[in-house]
Amino acid sequence: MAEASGSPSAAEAALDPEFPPQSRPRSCTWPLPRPELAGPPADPDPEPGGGIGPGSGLGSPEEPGSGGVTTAAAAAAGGPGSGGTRKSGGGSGGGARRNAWGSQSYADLISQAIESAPDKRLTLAQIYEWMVRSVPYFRDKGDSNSSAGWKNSIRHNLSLHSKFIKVHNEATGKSSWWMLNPEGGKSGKAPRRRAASMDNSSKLAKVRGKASKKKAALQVPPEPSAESPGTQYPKWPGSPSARSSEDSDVWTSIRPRTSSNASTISLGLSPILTEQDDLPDDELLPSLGYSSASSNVPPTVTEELELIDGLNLMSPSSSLLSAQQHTSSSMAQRTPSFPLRTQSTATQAPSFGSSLFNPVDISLHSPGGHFSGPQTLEALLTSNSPPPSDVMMTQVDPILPQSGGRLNSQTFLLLGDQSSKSKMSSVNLLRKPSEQQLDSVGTTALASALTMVTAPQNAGGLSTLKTSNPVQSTQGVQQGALPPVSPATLTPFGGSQDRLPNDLDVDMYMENLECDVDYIINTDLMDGEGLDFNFEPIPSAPTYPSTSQASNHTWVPS
DNA sequence: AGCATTAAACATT
DNA sequence: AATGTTTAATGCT
Repeated sequence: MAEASGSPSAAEAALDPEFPPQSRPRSCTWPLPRPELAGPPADPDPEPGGGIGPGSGLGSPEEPGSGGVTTAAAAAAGGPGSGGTRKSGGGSGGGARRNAWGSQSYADLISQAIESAPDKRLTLAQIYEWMVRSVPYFRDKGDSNSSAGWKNSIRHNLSLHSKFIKVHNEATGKSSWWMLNPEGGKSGKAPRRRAASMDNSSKLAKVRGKASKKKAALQVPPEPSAESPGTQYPKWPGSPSARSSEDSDVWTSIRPRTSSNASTISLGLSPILTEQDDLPDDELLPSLGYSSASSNVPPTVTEELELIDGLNLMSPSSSLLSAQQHTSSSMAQRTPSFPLRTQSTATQAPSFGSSLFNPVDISLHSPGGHFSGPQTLEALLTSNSPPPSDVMMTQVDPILPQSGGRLNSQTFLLLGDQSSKSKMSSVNLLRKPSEQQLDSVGTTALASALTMVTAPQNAGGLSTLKTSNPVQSTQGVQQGALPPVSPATLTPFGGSQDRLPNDLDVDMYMENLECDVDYIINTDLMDGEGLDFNFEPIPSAPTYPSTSQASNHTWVPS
C-alpha cells in the first residue's frame, strides 16, 4: 500500500552500487521525485527472490548470523545471490562491500531512503519498505517479523545517529516521521545524554531535554508541561507528491535528538522544542482559519525544519554571536517559510522536491555567495539586519514565541468562538500577519501591518484584513524583496508609508500589542484553563534564553 | 580509537 | 505489536 508514497525512484539510487550520498546533495539534481524518468529499468535485479542465492541458506529471517558472521555471511550468501550489488571487486582497495548488501552502511541506506522520499521523510515502516524494495539483499526479507535483525538495526541506527531526526506525526497515530537532520549528523553520533562527563562536550551540550525519560517522568511529576498545540500546517498543496495517505494533518514537532552543531540556536531551541511533546488535540486545529488565505499551504514542518536549519547554518557566520539576532531571524524565517515557499512552489513548481531541497542546499553552500529568487529574502534578512528590524524583532520575540503557526490557529479558533473583543481581533490579526509579513519583508511588512491594524478595529475590517494580508505578504516577498529594500525606505505598497512614523510607531504598536495580548491572556485564556506562560522571566535575556523562553511558553489549553 | 553491525533489554504508544 | 532508546558485545579499519 504504501507503495505509492514510497518512491521507486529511490530504488535506482540504492541499487546503484556506488553513489555516495554526499555527491548528490550538492548538485541537488539527483533526487528525482518520481521514477518516471528512469522508469523502466527500475530494477536491475530482475530476478526474484526465489533464486537469490543467499535466500536459500539464510532464508529464515532470523539470520544465521551470529557475531562475526557478517562478513562471512556476506561472502557466502551474498556472493551469489545478491546479484546486482556485488560489484566492487573483492577487496580491492576500499570499496569492497562490507555487508551483504553492499558497502553502504545502514545509516547510508536509511539516508537514501529518506532522501528518496518526496517529502524527505518516512516512517519506520516505510523505511523498511524501501529497503525491501530497493535493496536486493532485503528483498526476500521483507515479510519477516519486525524483529528481524535488520529491522532492529535500522531502528537502532535511526535512534543512534544524530543525522536522523524524528518528527512527530500525528496523522493517524502513525509512527513518527524520520528525516535527516540538515545540519547533519555529520560524523557525530548522537550525543549520548549526559552520561558521565559533560565536560568536554560542553558545547555540544547534550541538550536533549528528553534526557531521562523514565527517570524524568518519575521525577518530574506535576509539570503539565504545557505544550503547544501543534499546529498543523495543512499539507502542502501543490505537492505533486501529494502524500500517499494519512497525514492530512501532520503537525509534527521537531525534535532533533541531538543538535550536532554548537553553532546553532537550534541548540538552545531544541531542548525545548524537544520537550514539547504534546498535544493531542489534533482535531482542533485543522486548517480552520489559517488556511483562509490558502487552503493549501506549506509542506509541513518538514520544510520548515529544513529551512530553519539551513538558515542556521548560513547565518552563523555573521551573527553567530548575537543570540538575539539569531533567534529573531530564525523565527522570522521560520514562519515565513511557507508563504514564501508556497508561492514559489506553486509558481515554479517544476520539481517540488527540489524546491524544498534547494533552499537548504544553497544556504549551506554559499553562506553569503550568490543566491537567486527566494533565497534573496533570507539573505536580505540575514545580512541586512538593520537597526529597525532588529528592534522590531526583538520586541516581537517575546510575543510570537514559538507561535510559528500554531498560535495562529489557536488564536483563530478563539477568535471564532468569542470574538467579542475588538482588541482580540486586532491582536489576532496582527499576530498572524505580523509573522508572515514580518519575515517576508521585514520592515515593510510590518509597516503595512501596522497601518492596517491601526485602522480597522472591528470585525468587518478584520475579515478584510485577513484576506488581504496573505496576498500582500506574498507580493511583498516576491517582488518587494528582491528589489533593494532599503531599511530606511520602507515602502508599503499603498504608499501609506508617509503616515508611518517608523520605529517609534512600531515600538508603540508593539507595546500595545503586548498589552493586548497580556490582557487577553489574562482575561480570556486564563480562565479557560490553567495556562501558563511566563513572559517576563527574562527581562533582558541577552542570551539564548530568550529563545528558549519563547518556545517555552507554550500555551495550550489542554 | 572509532565506527558499524547485531542482539537484546527496556520504554512508549 | 510496532516503535524508539540504550547498552553491550564483537569485528573491522
